[in-house]
Amino acid sequence: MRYWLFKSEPSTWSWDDQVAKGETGEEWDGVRNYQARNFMREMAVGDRGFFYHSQKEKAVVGIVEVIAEAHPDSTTDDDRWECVDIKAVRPFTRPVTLDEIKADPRLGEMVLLRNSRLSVQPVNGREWQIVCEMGETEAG
DNA sequence: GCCAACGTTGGC
DNA sequence: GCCAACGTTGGC
Repeated sequence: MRYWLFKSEPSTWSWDDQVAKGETGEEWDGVRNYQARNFMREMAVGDRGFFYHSQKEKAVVGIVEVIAEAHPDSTTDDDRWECVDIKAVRPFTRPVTLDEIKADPRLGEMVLLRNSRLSVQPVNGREWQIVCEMGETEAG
């Protein structure tokens, strides 16, 4: 199983919106960036991801699960763009802020810090574990 | 609200 | 195929 991070501006699509979709989940549409799309093509059903609120909040707020592999993005006719479907698994007990991530030297290589504009990105197993601990959330 | 970083587009 | 111009994102 691999780990990922999905970035969203809460005013557009928030954790609460994601939770409201329940087990049905929702497609992660609107991505118009090749790197982000390529990562979604690599995803498998059952992979887990962090849900990150960008802009004002700047914090990881919960865990999601990939429930459908990459398929055409229904919001465009342009067949270059694909997306996966994800569902909310559980919220963090405590959101983990960007500042906290920056402050932890063990997380210095996170793509979140290295490439701040990338909206879909991989997270390695160690980073996953550490951030889950910081959020006081079981990593499973 | 500004600006740096980055990705994309289009002219050559 | 290069590169300048432009648009967008996201942190500050």
